[in-house]
Amino acid sequence: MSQVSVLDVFEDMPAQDSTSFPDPVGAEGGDCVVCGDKGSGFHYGVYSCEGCKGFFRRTVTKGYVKACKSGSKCNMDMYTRRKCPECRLRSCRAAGMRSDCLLTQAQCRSKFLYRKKTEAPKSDHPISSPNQEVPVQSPSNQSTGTDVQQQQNQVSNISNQSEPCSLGQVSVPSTSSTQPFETVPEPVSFSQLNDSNGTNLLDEIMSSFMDFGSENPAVLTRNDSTGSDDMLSFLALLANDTQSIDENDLDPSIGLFDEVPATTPIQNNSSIEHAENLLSLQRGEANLVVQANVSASTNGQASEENSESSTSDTPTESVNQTTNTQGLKATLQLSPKHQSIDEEQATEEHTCSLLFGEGPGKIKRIARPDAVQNLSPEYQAIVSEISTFRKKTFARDHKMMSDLFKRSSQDISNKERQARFVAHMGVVVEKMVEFVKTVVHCFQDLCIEDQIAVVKASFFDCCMIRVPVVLANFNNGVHVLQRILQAVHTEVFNATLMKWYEGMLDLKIDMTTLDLLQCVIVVSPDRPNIKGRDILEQSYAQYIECLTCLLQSRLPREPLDVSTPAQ
DNA sequence: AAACGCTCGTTGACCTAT
DNA sequence: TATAGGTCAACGAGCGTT
Repeated sequence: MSQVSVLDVFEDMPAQDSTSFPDPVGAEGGDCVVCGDKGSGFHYGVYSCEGCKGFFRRTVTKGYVKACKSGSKCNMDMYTRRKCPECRLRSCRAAGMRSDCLLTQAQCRSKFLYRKKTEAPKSDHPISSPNQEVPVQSPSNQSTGTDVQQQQNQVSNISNQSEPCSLGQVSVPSTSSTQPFETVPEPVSFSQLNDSNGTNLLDEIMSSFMDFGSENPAVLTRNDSTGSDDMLSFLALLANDTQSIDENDLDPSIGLFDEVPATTPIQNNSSIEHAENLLSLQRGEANLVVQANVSASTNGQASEENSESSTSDTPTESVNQTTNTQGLKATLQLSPKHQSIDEEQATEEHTCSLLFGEGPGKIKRIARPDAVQNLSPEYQAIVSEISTFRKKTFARDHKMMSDLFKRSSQDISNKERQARFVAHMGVVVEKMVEFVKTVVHCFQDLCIEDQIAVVKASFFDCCMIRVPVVLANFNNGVHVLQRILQAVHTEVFNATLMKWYEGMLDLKIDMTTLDLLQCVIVVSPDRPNIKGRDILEQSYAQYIECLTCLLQSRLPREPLDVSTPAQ
């Protein structure tokens, strides 16, 4: 049976303006504009019957239809509509039905999770134990969506695979000391990431990311189905799940919080060392990695911590750390009332000292030391690889950020500030390309068009989650960012953006979780015009599962899982 | 070749959720 | 209230058997 993909059908049809919602097509109370049957309302942008509504939803979700045998010119009415799915789809498209009105998998998933959470009140022990062997599956009596069910089954199947280094199509390097990113082939270079029509990737990304002089920031109003909205809804859900987490709720018997002075690159990197050490310990390596982290703490004490102290805090230290729970927002001086305009007019030297040495701010991150150990070997490998990559690039990235901050403190015009910001974002794009090439396993399996589409579509999302967390590593970082953004965005947009950043900071997300989340974003299969969707879906399920396991291990009492309690 | 039964995918009316 | 997605009985195509 020959089939034709939905994308092919849509490409043949007249292109629709994807940047704005046209007026709904058809007359309310009339007939279906697709087949003439009795309409039931506006569905996906046109007045249509239940049949065409359901057909369009199923077909777009499925991604293909039976090919027409009569030259794609079948007449379409309420009697012949069942005869030729391809022509029916073309009629739906011609009538103005919009595929971007369908909820994406991520949105469905968010909806499912929200429903599940509201229907099942939080129990005392929703998760029996942070064990990766707990199957991720939904009870049949709670399943409300076949897609989600299939997705979870897929996740479950992947998690049950026996081969530790083979996850479907995704190969996972071993946890040996070799640096996996050195052997990863280079599927696409930054210079290659241009459209065939000559559009520059950076220009395109920046045009959607920035709104120079625009009264209506494109970022906030865009509806081009790049997946950002989906990720925002997902993150909103994630934020909703974790916002009530109190650090004191966590088990104090274990070193719960990695109190990271936000002053030196080395100390900011300590959570990476945590993971490394934990993995070393898990492998039974006798030699503990000695962390010679030279502290430049506020009292001037130089501290040396070895892996033992970093992986198993003493009870006394834990108590001290858990009781010292100043709000992150206050620490970062998010509120302008804590930071006068005069204070920000610091000299370059003063800025540097704030960034690297004498700042009082300390960031508390959730970093449950046993979390990584509870992961399955393949997920440990993923975490290890991410950590290794970040460890390798940390110093360079930190210097890049600090250079940006230093320059932002200089007394320059807004135009110059804009130019510098654009230049900086160019580097950020390159950095992201390097990340996906090195860390995201399935990336090399995608065709060049898909690689480009994936990077383009996920760049904004990644920036949205990374910026606030990265800035949390810098004293006064949020405030410096405000100065930069004021030069490139409108006031309304910046207010919304800062509100989003504030919410992200409330998550107290650690770098490993952040990088895992970035992997999830990058491989999100909801991107438009992706040919290798299957590849992305497999990888997506894998990263989701890994992220879920990690969060379950770190926050075992919080119902942020997509699985059910152990039977 | 025709009739029959089985499986599985599709349809659409109706439902719930937001 | 409008419009998403979900559900499930009914339907029909395809296939093997008689």
